[in-house]
Amino acid sequence: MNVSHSRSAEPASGGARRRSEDTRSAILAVARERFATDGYDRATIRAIAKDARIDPSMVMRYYGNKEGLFAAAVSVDLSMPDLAALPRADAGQALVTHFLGMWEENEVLTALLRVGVTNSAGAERMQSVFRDQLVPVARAVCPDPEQAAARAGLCAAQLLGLALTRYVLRFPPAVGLAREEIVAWLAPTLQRYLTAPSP
Amino acid sequence: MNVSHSRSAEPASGGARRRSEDTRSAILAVARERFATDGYDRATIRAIAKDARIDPSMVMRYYGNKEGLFAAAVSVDLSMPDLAALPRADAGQALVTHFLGMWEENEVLTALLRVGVTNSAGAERMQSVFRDQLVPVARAVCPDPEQAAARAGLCAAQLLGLALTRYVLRFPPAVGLAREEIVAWLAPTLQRYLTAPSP
DNA sequence: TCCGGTTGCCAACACTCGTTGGCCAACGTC
DNA sequence: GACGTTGGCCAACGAGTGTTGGCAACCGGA
Repeated sequence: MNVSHSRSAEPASGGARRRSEDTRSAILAVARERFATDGYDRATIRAIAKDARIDPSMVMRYYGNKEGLFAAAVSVDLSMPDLAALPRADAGQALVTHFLGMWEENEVLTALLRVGVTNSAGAERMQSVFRDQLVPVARAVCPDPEQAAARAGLCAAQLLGLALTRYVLRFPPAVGLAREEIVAWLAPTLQRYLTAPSP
Repeated sequence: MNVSHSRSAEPASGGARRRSEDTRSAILAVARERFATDGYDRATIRAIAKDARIDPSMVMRYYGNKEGLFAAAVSVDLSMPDLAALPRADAGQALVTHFLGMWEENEVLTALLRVGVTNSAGAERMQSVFRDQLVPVARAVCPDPEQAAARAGLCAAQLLGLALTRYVLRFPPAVGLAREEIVAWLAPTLQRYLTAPSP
């Protein structure tokens, strides 16, 4: 509650930056790791604080409570490419490639998936990412915009399923596939979900 | 440890069945529900015992510890159909249809998925179900048996992704799809993953 | 030099968890 | 009727949780 955000626009470079900014971001970094590997419940405030080499009470002072920490740690920007600017037939391939890059870039998406499965706040956040960032892209490519949500849902199912088996459950066959193989297999699927006439 | 299994072949019908058998199975039933809706950590022994209207210590006496309860509650038999007995071109459709039935039949698969994401024992169990029940079926259909595991992995990604978005995360578009629509969309995908020449 | 805010740690609270051991009542068998 | 077995509850332990308040050290501006 009494977290003070009352600083006016820090100079980004040179100036004597407050130490707290470093610890704040250090907390976020280790929190992301913990949420990604342990899920919400097992990612305890104490464990996160220990990783960040500070006292658990600091986490509370900076982020209010555990929910606040999670909200701050896991904010997803898929930075989706504009599929409408591509040749229509390349949409599927562009989508898989982009997603694979996002998943391997950092652990935020893994954290979100692990938490979303057991924690309702996490699930809602996943849903908002889907609604605000994936569906609009589908709307730009789909033949009938009214079907955009359903088609985006099918794409999400395929992409999240791959992420689940590969990055979370670590099924050996899913882990063993090379990126190009995944793209080659999934691109036609997504292409069909996005642009094929509904069956 | 001192759980006594030392009874000799009960008469299955009519006879005065031990009360304990009823409570044992009642525990399993509510445990499945709890694991399915709450995941491993939040499905506490106390909550399960309360649902079953017994004392938490009874759960311990019957199943040793929480791990043992989970192992007993979540045992999955996919009872896969013999895809080799079907026309080759129907494999994909048969697979989706069968899976949708399994997921909606009871909550065991939901429980397994929710637990597998955050609990390592659950993840290993998922892996063994995949390896022992799905891969063999793929092996019977795939052109090259050496690729069976990889192709089964792709199918698992698609099927688990659908289950994730529809039964766990409850994305509205995934929930809104009718069963026939899902079959129509996914069957060609699985068919390709199973039988198409590798790209 | 002083002084107010910032940064941090420590100790504790209230709670829940899995787990244990003892006690009690009912029951079937001799 | 005595007795061991079985099914069940109660009370407690020890560990771990999120969370809180107080207190010491530091630092920058007056």
